[in-house]
Amino acid sequence: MIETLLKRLRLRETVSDAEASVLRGLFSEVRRHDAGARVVRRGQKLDESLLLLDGWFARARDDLKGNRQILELQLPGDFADLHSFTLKTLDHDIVALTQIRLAAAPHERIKALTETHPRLTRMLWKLTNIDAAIQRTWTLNLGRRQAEARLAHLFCESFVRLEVIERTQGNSLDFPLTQAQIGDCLGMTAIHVNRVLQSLRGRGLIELERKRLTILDHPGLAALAEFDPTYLYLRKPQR
Amino acid sequence: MIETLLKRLRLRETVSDAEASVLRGLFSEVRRHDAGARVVRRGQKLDESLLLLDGWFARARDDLKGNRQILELQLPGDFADLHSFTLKTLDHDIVALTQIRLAAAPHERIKALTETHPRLTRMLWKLTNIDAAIQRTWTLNLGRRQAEARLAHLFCESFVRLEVIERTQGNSLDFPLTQAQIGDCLGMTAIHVNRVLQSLRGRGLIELERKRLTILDHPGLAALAEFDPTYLYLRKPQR
DNA sequence: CGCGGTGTTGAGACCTGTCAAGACGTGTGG
DNA sequence: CCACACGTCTTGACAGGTCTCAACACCGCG
Repeated sequence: MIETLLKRLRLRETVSDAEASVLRGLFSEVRRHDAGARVVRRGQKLDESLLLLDGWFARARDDLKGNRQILELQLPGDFADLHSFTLKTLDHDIVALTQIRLAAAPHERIKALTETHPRLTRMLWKLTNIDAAIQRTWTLNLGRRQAEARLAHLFCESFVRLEVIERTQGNSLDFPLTQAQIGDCLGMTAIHVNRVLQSLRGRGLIELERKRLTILDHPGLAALAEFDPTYLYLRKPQR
Repeated sequence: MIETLLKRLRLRETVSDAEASVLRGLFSEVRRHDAGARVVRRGQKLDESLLLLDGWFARARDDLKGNRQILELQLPGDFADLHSFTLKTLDHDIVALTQIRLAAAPHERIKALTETHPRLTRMLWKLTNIDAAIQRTWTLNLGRRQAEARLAHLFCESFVRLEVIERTQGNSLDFPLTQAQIGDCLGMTAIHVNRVLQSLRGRGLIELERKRLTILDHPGLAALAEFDPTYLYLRKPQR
């Protein structure tokens, strides 16, 4: 059940079988939600954290005019609101972009883990810090790149994050967002997303149809996006 | 020395004298840097984390054309790169925007703390999560607001964050950024910052001269920015 | 006193948003 | 099985926000 999480942790450091079973013991329950479900609401008091098993989550905030900004995407194996363990209340919503399956870890159990397993605690802490690194990169993306590069960057990031959990097939992947949702990620209108998509297609960089994304020219797309995956911290720290 | 950090922690939860002295024991050394110093370099291997005592830091990344994006500002009492404790290497630079004074906490000591003081560990973890919440808000700011609101939001955030550490004087505060640096924060050119500043001044919302910012109309500025400070987590979690 | 960084202003170009309309696809109900 | 409705994708024309380039004023500092 938590194999995807373990896969991600083991990219970076060893996790003994004993530790793995402690982690397994965190989770009480598996749930499903439909696409569009608002699984966590901004401001709601929380007593558990959610591990995404299948599907895509978005962290999102809506402004007063109803415009949505998607702050970060969560993919299978992501501990979607581990930060609620320390914060207890979130400043954003968590929304299911597709049908999803998740496992819930009561904060009580995470707290017990922090009392007895400092190494695992540091590993969980690190997960939230990597999350923040992704968030910083989104800030950079919105602040300094224009539409084509922003979109290219989103595609590069999605590919690499799915690749490490073995959810890519060759150069292609399931990319379930509508153009409107892509716009919500990148701070632009769906109409402009459409035009920029045409442009990336026209340059022969990607194909995207029926929610299936194929990256035709990886180096070209990465160059356009100035994509550098070190912020994903996918390698063991070198000594 | 770490009184500002304690002040911030004590907004949210109690810190016993014994715990305070454990925290004090984290720090080995106080250092100074001049404005403009790049204190931490992206990719550099780190074995200590820096607590900012006085002055302003920026987390920043430069793109290939040399444009800088400031990802987040760090103010006195901020543990500027506590996330390097788990990450060991950062994805961004840390730059001194003013003369600064900082205290360094060797990672060895933080690690020792995590082995023996789970409650303090959770408090430090929480600090990094609040940091991430600020980062999310910057992402929202860049993605969904236009120039006037972005700038107003930056001013509101700076005021509130300085207020809790008692570095505001009435409605005004020292705001040491140049217009170019403000632009680096907000993803816009210095020229446009200038024009938008004129506009905020013209509406009677703020004054800014000689690095001194005065907020003339708090509600007006907050309304323009759609500023909601809950993301700063400045209150004790209610039960 | 002169210099470099900072702030200010104007004109034109470019990127992106807005509004409007229509095409396509899929699921639902008759 | 078809008709329809709805969400999504696509395209065009125009407006608005922000950038670029250029020039100049101001200020603190050596």
